Order: sequence, then structure tokens, then C-alpha cells
Amino acid sequence: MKATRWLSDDEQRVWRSYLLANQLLWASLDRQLQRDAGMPHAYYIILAMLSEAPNRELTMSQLAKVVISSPSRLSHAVAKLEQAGWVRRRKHETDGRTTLASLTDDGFAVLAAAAPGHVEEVRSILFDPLTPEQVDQLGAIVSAIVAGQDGRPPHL
Amino acid sequence: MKATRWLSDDEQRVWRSYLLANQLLWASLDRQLQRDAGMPHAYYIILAMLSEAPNRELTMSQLAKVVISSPSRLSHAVAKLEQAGWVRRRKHETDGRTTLASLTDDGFAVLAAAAPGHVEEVRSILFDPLTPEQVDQLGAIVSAIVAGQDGRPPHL
DNA sequence: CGCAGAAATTTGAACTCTCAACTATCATCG
DNA sequence: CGATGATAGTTGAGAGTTCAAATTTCTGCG
Repeated sequence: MKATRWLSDDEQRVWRSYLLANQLLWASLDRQLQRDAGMPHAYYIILAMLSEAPNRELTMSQLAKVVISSPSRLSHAVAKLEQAGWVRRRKHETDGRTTLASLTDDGFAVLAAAAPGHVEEVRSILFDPLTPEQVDQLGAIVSAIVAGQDGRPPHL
Repeated sequence: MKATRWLSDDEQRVWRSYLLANQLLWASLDRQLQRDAGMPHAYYIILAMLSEAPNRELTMSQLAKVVISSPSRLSHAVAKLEQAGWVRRRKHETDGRTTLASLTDDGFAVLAAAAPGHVEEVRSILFDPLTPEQVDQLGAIVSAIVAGQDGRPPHL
């Protein structure tokens, strides 16, 4: 039973500010996308990643990896997106286990329509308040955090 | 109709890394708290903020402000916490509109039991991978983001 | 005083996410 | 070939969040 390494006052402050900034950021992003595109950010990312894939198509597993989602969450989400007519699913020809999800033209149109507003929101909340140096620093910081997680149980 | 200011390649990279780091962080925090304390992070914060309040008690409005939550979300959350016996609600004596929420002894005990593991998780994911300078930089960055949001419609 | 509007909070329905269980298919090895 | 385990994905139930609508109580003003 090791003694807990509590956070220093500085760390505490940074952590709380981080929570606050994050909350503000997500609240704004989700609200903007819900209002302008009728979908949460998680769904937007799915469409965006599909749009960049070769032939605008990925297997569910590949898609889960790029959007960092559990298979379950992705399955539910894609079901909804398919209902909306923005994504289509079909079976893989040679491997009966895998499902291919592809972006429909409607889905692409919705994505294209939503993108400018979304980018504007990200920019105004995240990038505009930061100096160019801070943007660089932030890049290094988040990379370090991600790198620190490599080799940990994924659990997603 | 202004032309969209798209993200530069660098900004794009930072943004995607940010999303990834965030996803990893929240997935870990929520999973750890759910496993060890049987509650999501949002509920943990509610207990934590109450524990720091004078007399371990706040009005719903005050509580909503410090945990950055919509009144609705908070109301639902406190209802659950009350069901669990960790929070108690009572009417304000002089202002019949406001409700006071207070942390029970059980709630405090649960919080105290969960805190070490939670802090350890935050530390290992967020602070351990960063140099002390990066922690300082991150503090400045999130503060700038928060400051940039002041005066915007809260919408929470 | 009495009424219009503001403030504090709650409620219910719809939606999303999580977790565990389940189905189906493929790979491998004796 | 046939069992065993690994892969890929889905499903259903339960929990949490959002949004809009309602409820109750206070405040200020004519």
C-alpha cells in the first residue's frame, strides 16, 4: 500500500482548468453540430473518417480504430447513421465476418455542409486564444500523453 | 458569407492528437472510477465539490456552476446520488425556490475511498508523461482557452 | 396590493453510451 | 476433416445526458 502521490497545488490548478476548458470545448462543439447538422460530434467524426478513406469505405474494425470507439458504440452509431441514409453497410465478399461501412452521397453532402461551421468553432475556441508557440506546445503535450498510453490495456 | 478558414496541416495534427489524448484520458478516468467507486467522473466531481464547500453544502445553482453542468443534468445526477445515499437535498429556509444539496457521511466516505485511485490515474495519464515545463505550458494554454470563452453565451 | 416577468429547479422523452452476452465466421493444428 | 480458439460484429438492457416544457417561488413595479 503506497502512499498516495497527491497533486501539488499547481497540478491541481492545471487539472481543474483542464477540466473546465474541456467542458466548454465539448459543450460548444456538440451544441454547434447538433444545431447545424443534427448529430453529435462522435457521429461527425465517423463521417469525416469515412470521407477520407479510400473509396469512402472502411470495415467496422478499421473505423473503430480511427474514431477511437468501442465496437459496440460504433455499431450503434453506424446503425443510426444508416437509418439517416448517411452511411451504408454491406458484407465483405470474402470474409463473412467483416462488415464494410461506406459514406453515401447524402452523408458526404451533410458532412460538407457541416464542416465549415465546425472548423470555425474549433478554431475560435481552441486555436484563436492561443499563440503559435502555444499551439506547438499543445501539440507536443498531447503527443506525449498519447505516447504515454501506448502499451497500456486499450479497453475500448 | 466569409470563406472558411480551414485548419493548417499543423493545426489539423494538433487537433487530432488532442481528440485522441482526450478520448484516452476520459475513457481511462471513467472506467477507473466506475470500477473502483461505481460512479462516472461527473458524479465524482459533484461529490468532490460538495466536500470542499462550507458545511459540505451548496445550492443546486452554485453546484451547477462549480461542476459546469446544466441544471437539468445536475438535477438528474443529484437524484441518483441521493438515491445512493451520498447526497441529501433539502429546501432553503427563506427562499422556497432553491434547493440545498449536502454531502452525507456515506458520500464523504465513498469520495475519500475513491480519491487516491483517481488521483493516481490522473497523474499517470496526464502529468507523468509531461515535463514540468510542459505542465506549466498546459496550465497557460487551458487558462487561455477558458479566458477566450468568457463573455460567450454559456448555453449550459 | 396584484400582476408580469425572472429565477431555481424538476420532469419526461428521446438519444447516446457502456457493459456483458451472444452470433457468426475464420484460422489452426492434431 | 473437425474441434478449439480467435476475430468481427451485433444486440439488449441499464445508465447518463440533452432538450424542451413545466412547476414553484420570488421580485419589482404600477
